[in-house]
Amino acid sequence: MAGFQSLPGFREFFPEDFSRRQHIFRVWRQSARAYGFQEYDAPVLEPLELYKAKSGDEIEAQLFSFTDKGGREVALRPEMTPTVCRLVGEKAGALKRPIKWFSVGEFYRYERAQKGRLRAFNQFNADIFGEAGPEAEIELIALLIQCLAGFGLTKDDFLIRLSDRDLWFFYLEALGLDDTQSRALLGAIDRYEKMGDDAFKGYAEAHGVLAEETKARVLAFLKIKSLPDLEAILRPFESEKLAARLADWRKVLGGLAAMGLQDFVSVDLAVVRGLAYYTGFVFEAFDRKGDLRALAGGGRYNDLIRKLGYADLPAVGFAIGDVTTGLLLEQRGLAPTFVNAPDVYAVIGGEAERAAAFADICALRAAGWRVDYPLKDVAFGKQFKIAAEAGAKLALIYGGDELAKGVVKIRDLSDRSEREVPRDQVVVAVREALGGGVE
RNA sequence: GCGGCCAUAGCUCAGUUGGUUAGAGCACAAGAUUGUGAUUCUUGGGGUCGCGGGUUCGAAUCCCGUUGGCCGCCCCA
Repeated sequence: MAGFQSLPGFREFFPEDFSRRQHIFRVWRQSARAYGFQEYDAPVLEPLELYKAKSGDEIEAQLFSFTDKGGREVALRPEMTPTVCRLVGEKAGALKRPIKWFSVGEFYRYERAQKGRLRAFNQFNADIFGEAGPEAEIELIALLIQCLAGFGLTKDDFLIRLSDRDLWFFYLEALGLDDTQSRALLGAIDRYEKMGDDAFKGYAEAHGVLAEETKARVLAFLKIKSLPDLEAILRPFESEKLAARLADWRKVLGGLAAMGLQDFVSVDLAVVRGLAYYTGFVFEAFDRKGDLRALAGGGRYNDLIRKLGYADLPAVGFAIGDVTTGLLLEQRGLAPTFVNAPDVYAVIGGEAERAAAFADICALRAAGWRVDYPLKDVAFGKQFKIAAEAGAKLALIYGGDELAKGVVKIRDLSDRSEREVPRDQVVVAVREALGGGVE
């Protein structure tokens, strides 16, 4: 063994792993295109300042950052949001609205690897810019659902938990807390699910013990699981802000219900999301059965583009990671087995038949089919075994008997049926047998 | 950054109180098998036991260090 190891938290993708990853990327891309999103990409290496500007100096500890040979402070991208904000910001005036963009790329974080968390990972990012209303949330959450349902996952497998940072701030304000207190309390609320009552200790040390009645109201808010419950709890407050948020909630949940997606989404105000730049709705996708990390997360960040020095442009976005998604698909038996299976495997009798087979193999490949054959003479029986193990759909049989008759035998490897076709109709016959065009 | 557990073939593992040349199953390759796929049999390749040091006549085995993995904490954009 010995030699070299890959760096901690970095993965190597042998063909089997690569095909699983490609399957994930393919579902994401198909989903995004179906929803009318356009794909973009951007540099993997960025100025360190781009991330400090968004998240503060302490972020540097979790970045792959260094000084390049030109003395520039740089970092491998830990996320897409600042980059895509820059891209959109640069051309904000020239882009048709709404701007619906997505990307698939690799990201890097200098953290200790854990289950579902590595130092290099892939993310699908989707964002809508230029739409301030909750219509953007409907579109994005629907896309997120499709990005998971596209693998064959159902409402029994995952759940989108929808929350709202603005609603929390307005609610806490109505309870009499100021902005600093509210921010501190949201930190406690974020930890409440995991730590229970201890989560409030930090808040008590900084801002004094929370009044029992306030705490009870906060905990009641956390328990809300439906829109009627939310409406009921907010009814006593005469707040225009709260009423406006509630109207947005009705729109988002109503829109998703109209799409038939209501079973995928739950009101859950326990989701706060650590990052302070979220300004409204926030949401996360979770595995319903297991104890995996979040599958996806996102929300509205209306101020970020302006804070980075560009136009004032509202934005909503989310990201899905490939690591947790891969684990979930594995657990559910939804990881594909034969992503790179050939369409056709040519079974070749011997050297004499090889030339005839080559002509057809080449023609089929030029037409776009995936075609494979044994490089050297192999026993007939073994060739069928190889074809079946590779996952080929059809075997084309080039034996002495067939060629003498001017035909090729086509064997359907799934039902073992066979038929003979004239040599000059092989491409047509393969197209018929495989049902239409090349992917 | 902190703590716990672990490291033997490509994979899953066995390896006795420290004792000759470190094993099995699976996988891979060749053959039995020159015309039809999940069987069977035979044979073969593949390991300086993660790496470095120490104790010992002798270390996969005991000790120390180190690297990596898993799990948890912090963090989670």
